[in-house]
Amino acid sequence: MPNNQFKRGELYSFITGKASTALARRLQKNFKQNGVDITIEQWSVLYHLWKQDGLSQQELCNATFRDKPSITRLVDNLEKLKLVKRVSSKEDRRMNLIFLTETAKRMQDPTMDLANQTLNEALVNVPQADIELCKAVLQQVYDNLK
Amino acid sequence: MPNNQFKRGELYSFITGKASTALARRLQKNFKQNGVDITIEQWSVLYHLWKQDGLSQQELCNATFRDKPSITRLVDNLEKLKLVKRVSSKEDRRMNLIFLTETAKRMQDPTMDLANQTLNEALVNVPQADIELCKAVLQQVYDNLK
DNA sequence: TCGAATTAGTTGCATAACTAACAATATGCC
DNA sequence: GGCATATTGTTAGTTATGCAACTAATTCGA
Repeated sequence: MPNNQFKRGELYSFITGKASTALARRLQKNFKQNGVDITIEQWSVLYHLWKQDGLSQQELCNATFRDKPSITRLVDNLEKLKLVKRVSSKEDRRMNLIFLTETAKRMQDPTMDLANQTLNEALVNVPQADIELCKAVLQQVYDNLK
Repeated sequence: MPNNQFKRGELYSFITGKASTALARRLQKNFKQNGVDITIEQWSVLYHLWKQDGLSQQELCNATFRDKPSITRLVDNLEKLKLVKRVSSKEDRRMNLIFLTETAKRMQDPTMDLANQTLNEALVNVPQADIELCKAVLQQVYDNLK
């Protein structure tokens, strides 16, 4: 039985597994406890719209690393929650531009504060240099695969 | 507009986002192209059973960092595929012990080879020391949150 | 020893993911 | 202009996740 068959599998679970899941769940929990009633997936879309309003769905796909059907549904649900509105582009009528509602704009500061606080908890005892190296490794993994 | 509101958000997407998604998708694609008809989530369960057969569902929860309903359903689907069997434990009748079928045992070598090959692709140009540091960072993040 | 608390697993509900197939619009080449 | 091709977004079907509520079996303490 070749035991080294399993060596890299452990790494797989590190990259795809526990830290990201734990962070996502903690963020979700903190949102809920503070009356922010959105999912972290919805947050990740709002996040990019807070940086720049009026992105197209395709641009949201690129920004969030999701495919088109995923963004369609996330925007559907955000529209149901009255947090965004689809506006058909006048230059290219295939495109929907996604705009924040006033409600969603008012959520930015408290929600980003909560998110940053959660990240701070997550990164206790992690030196900044290590964070940077970790980012570089994950970026390299991404580049290797794309 | 406080732009540093977004500083840590970028890191969030690194930890939860693109590398892990890209790796999961590549692994799934490689499985499919080589006639391995299981999902990567199912693979992650088989992975631990290949290391040690006859784990309980709770042990699979701990090993894969999933909750109990997730494991219940993954085992349901693996049973439908005739890759595992639930056997009620004689010592503690609350427990199901999960055993691999012969079909699943025969899948181990080719499937682990494919997975390791994919991990090797993913880790091109990443020094071993950096991998270790990255693992340590993600472990610390996990410990900080659990 | 009996009843409360704990533990293992299941079920229901909502959200989200990927794949594949599709419609509508835009582009580009002849 | 007109048809092939590419791009943007939607729909359908399967799988997976999280949470909450639940059943059944076990353990522990008064």
